[in-house]
Amino acid sequence: MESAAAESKAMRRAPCECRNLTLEERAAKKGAGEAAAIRCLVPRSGVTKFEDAVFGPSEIQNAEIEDFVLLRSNGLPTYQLSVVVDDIDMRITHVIRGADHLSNTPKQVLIYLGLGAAPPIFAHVPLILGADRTRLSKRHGATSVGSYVEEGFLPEAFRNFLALLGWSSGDDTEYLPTAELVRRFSLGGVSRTNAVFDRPKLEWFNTQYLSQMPIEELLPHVEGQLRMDGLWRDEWSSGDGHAWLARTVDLLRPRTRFLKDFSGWGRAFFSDEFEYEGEARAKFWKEPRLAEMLGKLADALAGLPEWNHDACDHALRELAAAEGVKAGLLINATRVAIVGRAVAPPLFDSMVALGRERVVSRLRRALPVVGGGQATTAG
RNA sequence: GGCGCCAUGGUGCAACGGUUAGCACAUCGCCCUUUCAAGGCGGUAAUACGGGUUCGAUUCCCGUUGGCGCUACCA
Repeated sequence: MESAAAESKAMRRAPCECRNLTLEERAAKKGAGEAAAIRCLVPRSGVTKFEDAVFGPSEIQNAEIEDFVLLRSNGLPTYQLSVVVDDIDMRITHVIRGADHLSNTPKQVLIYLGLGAAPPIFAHVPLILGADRTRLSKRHGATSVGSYVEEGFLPEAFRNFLALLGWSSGDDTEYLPTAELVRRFSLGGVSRTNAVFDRPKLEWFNTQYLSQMPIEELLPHVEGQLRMDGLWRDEWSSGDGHAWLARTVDLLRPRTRFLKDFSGWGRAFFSDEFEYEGEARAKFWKEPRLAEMLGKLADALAGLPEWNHDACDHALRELAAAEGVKAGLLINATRVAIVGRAVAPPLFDSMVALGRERVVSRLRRALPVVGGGQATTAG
């Protein structure tokens, strides 16, 4: 430990003393063809001050600022010079950036002044830290915004989450769609403490947006997901097909956590090809008489004069009563038969969404499997 | 090492001299229930430490400790 510290201390570069070179010495070096970088000649006394919209007034002794490089010996400008020149050129009025730039701001102010330009308004926002409390980086598993989109996060939700890291509207409102965020934002609400990126809360925001955002805004995202998984059908683009899609997505969304859930556990609503989840089968297809009862249910449903929630409900409960079993037994078994899993929206709503044809045929298709067969794939 | 910034539950924010220290996520429990969620209700949990200032400090000042950042011919 101590030796490592001593080592880094020894390796620390000594401050450049070129400023003490006499004119003759400079001429000599230049004559010898020595490459030279151009540094900012920082006053050895006085202070440099600036006002930060978030951190307030700031003052630093010039003696603390080294003669930093402006132009490298190869002629290329450094970041410090570049940003200032570019911002002046573009007439930038507000420089809003991470607090990691706070310490370098005095240098930039010096450049503005040296160039005869008025410094812009600076606003430094707190850093976002990983769970280990160090600045967020690739090493945290993470990642670009793009990777969050790939994971199935909605841009709107991600933005809302990010906005609340280091900023608050003043009251306790947290669900703030972009338009509202824009309306409420002010630099004055920005905090000065670094924030830890809290993944669980991000996921919570995603579920909020998934289930609350206007359905027409959500649909394009769902379409994108379905296309990506090869489940999209053009008939859902307009008319009755679109209306059906909207209703179905609305049915599914309260229990989705990510966009991919629509094509994941929700797959059976968009495709006839789906599998019976092993756990669901084991749990809800135990009763030996099930195949027989589900067959009767299929027949009853096929003969129903009307196809709606209540009609399905009555038909199933009637059968359960006649067979002397609890309705739940048939409900759960039927759910697995028509959507392949235990995790799904309420049964009768699901049946309406799927339509009579599919429900009846899926029930019949499941009979041999329910009876203890080995097949696990339907369709 | 030097300089700077920051410090309220596990996490993100409120309270900008006087509140039983509030909200959300997470967590635990209960209700609801047709699976899984959602939702509703409730619980556990915080002012880093030490000095001041003040009738009164989470809040203002100083110190300590801790964290982070900058300290490159990186950006």
